[in-house]
Amino acid sequence: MAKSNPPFMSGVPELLLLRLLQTREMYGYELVRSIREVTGEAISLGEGVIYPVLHSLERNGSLKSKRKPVGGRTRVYYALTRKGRDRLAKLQGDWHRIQTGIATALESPGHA
Amino acid sequence: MAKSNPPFMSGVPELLLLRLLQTREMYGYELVRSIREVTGEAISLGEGVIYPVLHSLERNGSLKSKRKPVGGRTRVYYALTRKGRDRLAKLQGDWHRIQTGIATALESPGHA
DNA sequence: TGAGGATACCTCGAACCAAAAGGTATAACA
DNA sequence: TGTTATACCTTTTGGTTCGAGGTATCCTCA
Repeated sequence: MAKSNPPFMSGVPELLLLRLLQTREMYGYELVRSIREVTGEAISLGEGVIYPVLHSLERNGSLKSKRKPVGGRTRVYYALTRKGRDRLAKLQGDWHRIQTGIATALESPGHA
Repeated sequence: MAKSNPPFMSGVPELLLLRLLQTREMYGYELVRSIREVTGEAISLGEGVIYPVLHSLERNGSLKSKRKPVGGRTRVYYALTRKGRDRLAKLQGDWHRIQTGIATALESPGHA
């Protein structure tokens, strides 16, 4: 029954979403393309990843959403809350830590 | 049935192991502590992660092992093969790509 | 001597996340 | 009218990592 910790490098999709929403409100479909773009095609997350993360972030209060009809379609725009900003700061710290750790490991001595 | 790709940032344990073994031969238990050390405590992988990865790397020819009795215990030392060096190069490239992608995303405009 | 901790190997089950594919519906374009 | 693009969503599958458990030897120290 022991609840295991999340895998040590998870939470990157969440991090990217929160970071993008820090700049401005965006909707799901837009975020999918945006992530591919801002990461220089290095990371491509499908809708099957984005939407569930968005929903869980909203459930836990990191995001708030509002629906906007545009043309005949409806867009759901997401914005950061206070809690979301805190969450973003935490994830950025986590990421920085492991990224630095890996860099250290890779650069260290002998490429003998 | 469609075979899904491995998660976009997996393979880091594998990368770290290969990198450490590039410098010198090491045995499993040693690698567990070494990873914690060289990453500045940022990453800590248990034996439940290390041993299976070691075994699968050996099966696919990236590592070769030899047993050495030391005191009354037996250590299994692992060394890189040619294929292991190629694999390491590939994983380093992959890692560099996504690491750069994320850095770009995080640094980009407005910390408004 | 015997209890406990460190060393050293290993495996199994559960948890968790992301991939892919599928499903609905409207708009635009050819 | 059919195909592509927009826009939302969920479910199934698959792979990786986590945690805990299991065996055995050695060393320390009461």
